[in-house]
Amino acid sequence: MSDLTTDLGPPLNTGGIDRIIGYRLRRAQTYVFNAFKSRFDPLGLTPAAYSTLVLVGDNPGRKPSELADALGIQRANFAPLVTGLEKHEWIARQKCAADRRSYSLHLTAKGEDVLRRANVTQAEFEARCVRELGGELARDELLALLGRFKDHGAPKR
Amino acid sequence: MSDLTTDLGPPLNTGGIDRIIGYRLRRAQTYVFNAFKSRFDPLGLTPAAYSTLVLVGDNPGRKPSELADALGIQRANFAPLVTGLEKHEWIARQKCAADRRSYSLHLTAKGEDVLRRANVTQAEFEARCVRELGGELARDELLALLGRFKDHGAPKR
DNA sequence: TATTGTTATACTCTATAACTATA
DNA sequence: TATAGTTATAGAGTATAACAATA
Repeated sequence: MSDLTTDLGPPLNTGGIDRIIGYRLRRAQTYVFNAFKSRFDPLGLTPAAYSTLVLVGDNPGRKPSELADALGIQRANFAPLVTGLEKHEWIARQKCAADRRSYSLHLTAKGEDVLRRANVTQAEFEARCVRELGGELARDELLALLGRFKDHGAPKR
Repeated sequence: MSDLTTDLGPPLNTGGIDRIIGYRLRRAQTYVFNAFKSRFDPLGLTPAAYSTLVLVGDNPGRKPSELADALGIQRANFAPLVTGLEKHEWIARQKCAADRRSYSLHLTAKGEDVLRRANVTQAEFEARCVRELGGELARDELLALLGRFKDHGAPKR
């Protein structure tokens, strides 16, 4: 009608929703996740896959239930995630004698390699986020505030 | 084996993932949303439905495309949301002569009533979030920090 | 030809239940 | 009897493509 862009008329009053913490968290989380995904897509890593690799790298030899619990992911949904990482030969399931129902998880050499490259991408991305936030101090403040929500993890089952 | 609770062994090293802004945002957002949902479930309102009611209440007579854009929801996904609210007779579609492809959205009397009650629930819930965060000042800081992410909304289409 | 609202559809995430093998 | 891992499945939320009516 008037321009190249869509006519959206006068700006809306978003004062009501913009003061809702949950709404603002959702918008920020969606924004950051979408940016993350577009950067990690070439590596074949989703946010959940990357955080799993990091956690396994920092905690080699732990059980799936422990890792899933720490990530806030249910066991039932963690299983196919692990299977996917195993198919890429980034992590390996290893039987442990102590409890033959379970097993321990480790990074493979290939996994350590992918993680190294992913960590470079992550460092760049994190730097961009910190820049948007306004510096290291602002980042520390944000993480401290988010940490005050006492998240007891995903519902156990 | 040992206790009533699941044996998760020694605590994991979560230092690697806990410093990732996106990961921490996801955990906080999931936690707050789940708490929100359990409170709003009795009212028959999802987070998206509630935020839509608030926005329509603050901006009566606007077009779906404008509201969807402000909420970061795509038009295609906004349509069934509006249909649901209309079936509850909380909002009404009203033809406008200016552009007969479109229409304007308004709250009904029933909608204003539900919104009033929902706002009470929301105020209680928000107060709990503020309490967890450590006070009004902490809340303001959090919203200010989240606002620095320049979210340009959902991908247009 | 472009835009608005809509429908259909697919893909991801998450939640629940139930199975198996071990304990 | 309970637990660890798994499978199947259903429900949200969100993405794209395409259509009818209108501009």
